[in-house]
Amino acid sequence: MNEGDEADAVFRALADVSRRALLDALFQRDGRTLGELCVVLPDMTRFGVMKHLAVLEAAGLVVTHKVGRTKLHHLNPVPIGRIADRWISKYAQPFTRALLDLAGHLERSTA
Amino acid sequence: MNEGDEADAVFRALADVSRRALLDALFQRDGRTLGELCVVLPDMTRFGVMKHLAVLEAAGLVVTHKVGRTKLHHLNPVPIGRIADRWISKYAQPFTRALLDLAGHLERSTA
DNA sequence: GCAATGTGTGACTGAATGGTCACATAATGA
DNA sequence: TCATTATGTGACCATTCAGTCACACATTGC
Repeated sequence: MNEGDEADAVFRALADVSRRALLDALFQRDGRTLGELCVVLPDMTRFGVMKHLAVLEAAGLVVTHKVGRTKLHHLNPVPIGRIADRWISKYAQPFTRALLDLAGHLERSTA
Repeated sequence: MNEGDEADAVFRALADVSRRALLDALFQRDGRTLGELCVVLPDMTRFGVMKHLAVLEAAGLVVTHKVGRTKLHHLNPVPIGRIADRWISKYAQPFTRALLDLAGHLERSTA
């Protein structure tokens, strides 16, 4: 997956209120199972929740590992951080931009 | 449009490489006309570019005003800033925190 | 007026998406 | 073994989206 595709996947994954609700749930308490996450979206079938989680996992925002017959879902903030750096800060966050510049400047000055 | 709808619209608008290219073009030089923006996406018809601009305008990322028979498009960073505050910074916090730590560490090491 | 230019509208098609269901697989425990 | 629990798979349908086209409208300059 190249850079543009990752941005596509992450923005697409975030462009749904159900998926953002799942991320919020995982943000509050990480490492949940599918059944626990179904409680977050009571108006949806288990299969719908599975599909949304699959979208989040394809975007790299959620990582999973199986434990016995359960599958635990964990939040992964790295892609969203890359997106924030590449696209968000440019348009809206001069603070973060300045921070990145500062880090780069200091790294070079200490090298 | 309530808060969730705005987030949906903004993320959806950003979830396309053509639309991000249009935003980049407007970021480089603001106030372009439709014909000028068509040059940015040479592999697309004028109507396709119009639709993408309509999506960006519906999301509030682009504002327009007509001048004679031309229509000028301007970048509006306000919605993207709101989205960043509400959704991005929350998840990218470990990322930002790591940057802050790095900056602080390097600052101390150079002092 | 009239041609040229810049933009807008409605309809259309192919593809993707959201959500559901019947059914299947895998692991736990009595 | 056998029932229960947790998750997975493939197909299915309604809706939406991306992109294009024929056509229409509005403004400028001659």
